[in-house]
Amino acid sequence: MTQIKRVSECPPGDDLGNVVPLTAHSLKAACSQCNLQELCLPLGLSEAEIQRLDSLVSTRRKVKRGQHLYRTGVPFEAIYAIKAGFFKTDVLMEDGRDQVTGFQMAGEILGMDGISLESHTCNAVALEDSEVCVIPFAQLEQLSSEMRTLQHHFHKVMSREIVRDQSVMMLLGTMRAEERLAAFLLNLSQRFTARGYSAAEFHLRMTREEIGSYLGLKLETVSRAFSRFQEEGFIAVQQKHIRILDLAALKALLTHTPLPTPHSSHG
Amino acid sequence: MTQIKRVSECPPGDDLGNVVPLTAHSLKAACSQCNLQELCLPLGLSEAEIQRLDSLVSTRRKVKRGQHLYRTGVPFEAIYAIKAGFFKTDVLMEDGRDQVTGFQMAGEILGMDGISLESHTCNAVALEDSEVCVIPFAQLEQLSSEMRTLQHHFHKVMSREIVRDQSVMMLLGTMRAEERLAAFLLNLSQRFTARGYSAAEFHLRMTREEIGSYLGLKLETVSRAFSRFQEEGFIAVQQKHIRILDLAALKALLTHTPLPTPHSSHG
DNA sequence: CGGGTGCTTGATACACTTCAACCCGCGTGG
DNA sequence: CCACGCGGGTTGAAGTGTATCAAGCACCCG
Repeated sequence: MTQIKRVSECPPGDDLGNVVPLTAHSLKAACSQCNLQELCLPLGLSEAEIQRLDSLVSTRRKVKRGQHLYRTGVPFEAIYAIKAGFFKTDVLMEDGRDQVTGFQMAGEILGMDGISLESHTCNAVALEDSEVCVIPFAQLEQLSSEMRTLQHHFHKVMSREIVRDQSVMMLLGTMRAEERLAAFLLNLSQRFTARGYSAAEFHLRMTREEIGSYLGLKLETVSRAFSRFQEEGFIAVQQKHIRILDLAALKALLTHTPLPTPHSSHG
Repeated sequence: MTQIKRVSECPPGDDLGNVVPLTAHSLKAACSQCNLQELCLPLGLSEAEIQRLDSLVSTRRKVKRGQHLYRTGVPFEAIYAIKAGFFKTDVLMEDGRDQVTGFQMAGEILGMDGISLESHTCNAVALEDSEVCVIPFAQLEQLSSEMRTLQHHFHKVMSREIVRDQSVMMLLGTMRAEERLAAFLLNLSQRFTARGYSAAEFHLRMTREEIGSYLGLKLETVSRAFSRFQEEGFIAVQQKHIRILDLAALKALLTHTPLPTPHSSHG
């Protein structure tokens, strides 16, 4: 009963994009014109190949903050490349517990969970007004079989997701609260950098509760860890605005096995 | 420094199968003759298609208990279908902490982590004498582009791995010790069933420490949870031999939110 | 300017870890 | 044949990190 407030604001059914009428929301996608190429599916493709992609990635879809891009159980038809915005994916257990399984930003691919069972196994929710390129999966496979580079790159994208999941498992399985948060911040920072944004200063799109859910912590613990980082001078926090002041210190938190002594923070 | 005793028995380099001479260890694979088809890559392919696979899956490789199938960092060249035996995959952090990221059994595919960076991101170790079918990846992609069913099935296999990882995250992020162990046992039971073995009685191939590592727990906690399950009459434990006596009780542990929530207003 | 959601902070509770002792089964070798 | 050692497992007692409960604050939005 704690989460999903923002989500349930909008009437259910209204946000299931599959039935959204194709008004202004649908735009021509055009990978060939997209400045996210180097982060997205077209990576490594030639000019000519990217132009063939244009025919495949035919529509864009806008998803407002709080709306679902897809929900658990809906038939799988397409994967989505994030054109702009920010998403989270989460999984809901029968008993009501849920967990955020990832945060996705521009240039990243959403929806590959749905391939195996032909229906989605998680929810994807926009954390800010966003826009995605719709990539019908059957057509992607068709084109893949004609374009080996595309096929290969798609395999890499899926594999990257598997590798990412491994490191989340590592995080959840072996790290303590502050290490988790440091890893989280460093990961965000690195991804923002790759998109040309500042590595040291950014805005969190998610709440403390969502961060906690992702990191396997309670929101209070996340908040305390933020406060502690600020006390130590590692970062400056103002609500959702983060400034990293001591990148090295955050990194040291991860590698330096901090177990032996309770707080021997001497260098 | 607690683990990997069994592994380090064998001199390093000696167990890197890529350089193992093709003696009796290499056998013709022949998917068409394999009784694991229905669990493995060929699933859903026609007779004729499976015969085309035979040309691709050309060799088998034996991996002795404790030996590595591959190690972190080695160049990625092939994925592996487990013909017989049992494996674990694990990831090692710089500071020495490690985590088991999965256990794999006959019919399952290993090595897809390597696609994205063209080198492996985890170790795969046999927990008993095992045998795998070597599937050279370049050839798999080649054949996939000619056989849409194979391509599609391979995508499903990769996606299934992503979905599996989601539920491990769920386990690590939201469950308490006994729930994790219950989930683990139920998962094993279900996979053994799918292979025609008893759902209720099986032999654990891994140590308590490896289970703990996978579940994000210490081996003592795993041991205590086993003991508790035995006291409660859910299972019978004799070392690594497990008999499930009350499947429903184990399942109830997972769905029944076990927190005695003092003030859960409704429900 | 009020109301509410999100965030912070403190006090207490508890689940799991840590440390330690001990046991068991098994292979080895005297 | 039994002593011995050893890895793997169990169990107990104490320690600690995070959750829980609770109160109050800060910002955003209407």
